[in-house]
Amino acid sequence: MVAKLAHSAARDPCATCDARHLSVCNAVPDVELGRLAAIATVIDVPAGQSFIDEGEPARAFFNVTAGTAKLFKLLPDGRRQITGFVSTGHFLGLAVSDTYAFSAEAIEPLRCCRFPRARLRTLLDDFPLMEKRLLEVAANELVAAQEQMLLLGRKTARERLASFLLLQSRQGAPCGEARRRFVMPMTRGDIADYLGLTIETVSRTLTRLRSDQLIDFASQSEVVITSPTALEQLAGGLTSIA
Amino acid sequence: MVAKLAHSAARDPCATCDARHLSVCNAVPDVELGRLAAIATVIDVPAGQSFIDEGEPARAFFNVTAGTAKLFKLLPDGRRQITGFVSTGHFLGLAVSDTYAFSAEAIEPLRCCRFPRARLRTLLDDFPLMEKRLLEVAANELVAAQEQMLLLGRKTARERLASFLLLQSRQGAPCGEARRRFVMPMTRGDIADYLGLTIETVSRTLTRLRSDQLIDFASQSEVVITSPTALEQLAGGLTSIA
DNA sequence: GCAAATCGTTGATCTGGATCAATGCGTCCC
DNA sequence: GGGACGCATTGATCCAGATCAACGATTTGC
Repeated sequence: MVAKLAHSAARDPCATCDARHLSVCNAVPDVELGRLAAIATVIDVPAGQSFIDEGEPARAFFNVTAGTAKLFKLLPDGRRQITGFVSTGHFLGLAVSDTYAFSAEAIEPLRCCRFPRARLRTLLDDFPLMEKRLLEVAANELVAAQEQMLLLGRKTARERLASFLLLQSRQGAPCGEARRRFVMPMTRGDIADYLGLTIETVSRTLTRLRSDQLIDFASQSEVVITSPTALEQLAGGLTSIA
Repeated sequence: MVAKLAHSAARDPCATCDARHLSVCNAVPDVELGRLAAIATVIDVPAGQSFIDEGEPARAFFNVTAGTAKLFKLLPDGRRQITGFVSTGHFLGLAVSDTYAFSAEAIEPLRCCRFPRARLRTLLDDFPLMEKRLLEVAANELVAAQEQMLLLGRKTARERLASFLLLQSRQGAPCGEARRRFVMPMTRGDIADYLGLTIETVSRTLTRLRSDQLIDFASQSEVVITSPTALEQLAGGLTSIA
């Protein structure tokens, strides 16, 4: 179901990786990149296909090199909570337990590196700098998770959408610089499941934000922020730059 | 405001620490405990007093050795989201940013060790095992945070209380063993701010759980779980043992 | 070119939990 | 002993967002 590109096919994949400067892999010195490449398998996942299943044995870590995926948890009756969207440079599978704590599904064609758990652990022993980077990454995600708890527990629908739009406007821009115009690759349903709302409420709230002149749409998925300050005010002051 | 006990007062505080086996400090070998103790300051915080303020410069890490605290974030208008309760053995302040991402306030008399950020960093370089333990801790908290997002985004009030009661029943019991009877040190207001509900809803929902014979109260803060299986069912299947 | 999906918007109605309000119950302190 | 304060419970009412329902727009496949 998931296309595996033998890593022998590409020579020196890590050395030429576009995503390296964005990811934890930059903790591995150039001369050692071969060792990293030796345990990595490049995987392509088509849009709509899942590549991590909650509850399954966690055999591997992943590092996204292109595309976007959603991470989510399900309740027995099918209610879904998306816990995050991940794109280029994002490291996946930190959970120490022996089973995955969430599922992951590509929402755009996705390319990522797959590292068998045991082998990466061994590698980490040799590159303490990479372990340090992982701790940094985990700490940042923890901060973002707390911010999301505040959103889910205490913000109104309008405030949630404002927060989400601002987060998306920073997505991919490395230094936290906010773009005024950007494409959201996820559906309204995904946004709803991320914000703890329904599709209808997301749609209605976006419509109202537009009629209130805070945002505009270039297309269904391309947003223009027309009033960044008003949107930030709405989002609840300084949303953490996580 | 916060009582500081000079570490010179207690001799060999880390070697005799009750909380050591529960915390990341157990990654430091016995013979090196002196170095750990040298940078730690023991602090006592009375109930109701805060010792970390969101937005303030993050100068220190903390390790709880006794008592309980709540961690929370505020919106400008005062709405509060409690992101977690921490007790003996819990490590605080992982956020890499230079300011704290949350506030912390004791809900029971609290004792903890304070480590200046810079000095602990240096120490971590010498004890990679401790860094590994921190990564483990962070990964576990991330899993718990995702579980909480599912709760806040998608569970009903009744399901939230069921999940919370089960979590509390495991609190402090190291191997995830659930106690049938336990004391909850936090107020209804704290529970409400943790579950994204109001005080009234928490109170009503607990009353209903009792009249439905799922739980009982020995006192206002002491709970007895009379039907663990029904409660687990309600909570949404296997709540992660984080 | 035209079903058949899929996704998004909009309207009407309903409801779980919020809000507003009153009362009970310890416990602390004169 | 008795206010007074903080915490919890309970009742009455309200409303933001869910649910139910219809329809429009875009894409997919034949």
